[in-house]
Amino acid sequence: MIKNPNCDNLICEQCIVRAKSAFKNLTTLEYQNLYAQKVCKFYKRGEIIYQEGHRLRGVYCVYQGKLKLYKIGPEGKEQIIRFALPGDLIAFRAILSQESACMTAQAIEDAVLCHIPAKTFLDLARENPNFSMHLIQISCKELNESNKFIVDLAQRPVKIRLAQTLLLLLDTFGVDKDGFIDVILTREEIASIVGTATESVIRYLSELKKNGLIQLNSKKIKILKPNELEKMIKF
Amino acid sequence: MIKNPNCDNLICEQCIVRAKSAFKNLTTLEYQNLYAQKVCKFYKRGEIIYQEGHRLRGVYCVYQGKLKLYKIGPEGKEQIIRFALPGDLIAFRAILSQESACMTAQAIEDAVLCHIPAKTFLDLARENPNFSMHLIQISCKELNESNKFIVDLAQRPVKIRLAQTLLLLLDTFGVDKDGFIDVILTREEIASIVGTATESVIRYLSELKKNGLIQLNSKKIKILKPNELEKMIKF
DNA sequence: CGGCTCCTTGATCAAGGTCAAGACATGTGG
DNA sequence: CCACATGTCTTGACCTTGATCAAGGAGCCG
Repeated sequence: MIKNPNCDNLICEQCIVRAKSAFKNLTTLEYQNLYAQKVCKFYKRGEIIYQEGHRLRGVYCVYQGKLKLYKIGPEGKEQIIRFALPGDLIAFRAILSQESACMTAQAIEDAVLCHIPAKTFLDLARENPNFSMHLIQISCKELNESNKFIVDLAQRPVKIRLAQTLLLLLDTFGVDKDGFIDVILTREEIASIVGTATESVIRYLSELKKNGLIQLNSKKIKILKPNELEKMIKF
Repeated sequence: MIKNPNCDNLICEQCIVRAKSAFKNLTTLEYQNLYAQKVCKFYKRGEIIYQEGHRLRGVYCVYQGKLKLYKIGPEGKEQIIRFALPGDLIAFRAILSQESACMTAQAIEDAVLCHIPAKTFLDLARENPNFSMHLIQISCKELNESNKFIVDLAQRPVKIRLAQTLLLLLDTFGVDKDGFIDVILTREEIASIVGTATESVIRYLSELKKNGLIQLNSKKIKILKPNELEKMIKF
């Protein structure tokens, strides 16, 4: 684990997360340009990368660590919309549509991010149609995810949405060596994904535990019967 | 009102909805190509243009009429995600990301749509960076709308969401000569925008009416005090 | 060790969903 | 043009879900 790397030595073309990123099929020249323009930075757990409403000067590529992306609701309550992992590009939509950030990005564990200036990124998007197509596709996929979640929020009860969220977390973060979902979230954070109260999350988690579908170890969650959870969410 | 126009005579470059559409800044050559490829069709109120999950062979440009775009929830209940009006392009995300339709499109009044084959559209998107940028921006805006609505669904009560929906409808459809919102929706359809039960919509509508904020005339709604509604949803 | 933060549980309560019944409106075919 | 059937609206009664409040316990860090 690199704790606070001398980031400027990271060569984009040889980056370990390149294959997972939107930058996977650039030309050597384009990589060199990225490398020349990017600035890498370390963020401590809990640190905020940028805030909803802020003007941004570029996009970020996650090199290491995990981020949560959330909006603040009318009563100041956070609503987690999605997560970002190594290889993910964040804030590019704000740059493309010249708007201010529509979410807050915060590190949920120590992270390293590369910042790419808006101009560099926009030039790339304009000149490489494969790249811009890829961006459109990411956006479309995300729009579809959001719309599906709207239906769930409007039509499914908390218990089901929690089951869905557990499977989503499993899918997003995978498992650690002991089989636990490889992320640490507070109950409150889980509640702010599901769209419910912290206490409801706790109650339904312990119900799932009682029924043997999951195992809990403080903040760590292991899914014992993914099929049973799948069955719950299929009606 | 053209009822069943001889659509093939509609010249894209001279189209009355051109200025409102994503096609507003094409070259004459590009317009000619569109005109050569497009096929125009009339849809009766209630008719379905395409269904969620279907493979599509092109995009549609709304020439006349109003559409609702919805997903079907787990219990078969419809959830209206958005509307489309003259000038709007629909289904283009499915075409761009080569997926099947993520929503059902249905005419809520008699409509005329132009169908543009996938290839024509994709070529245009690839060759005209301004056009593809515009598409990205539409998508980003919509994604942001959806994400905002997720927060509202998760954190705001039905009464407030109904007030928001009324203002949204006003903004989307404008008013007719008598000052009523220029669209006819059943209470059930309104409920499926708000994400609630039909009866709840009816109850809160009559409460708003009792308080003098709105006026009802069968399915038509007039907003008497937009400021009061704004006040409700603010803070 | 003391002060955090976070977790957990129980009790209570309100929002809003569901059910049922009747009124009203709309459209269709005879 | 009427009569019937169907769809939509409305209201009331009831009940469930899940939010809120309160209090105690566990774990963690300086």
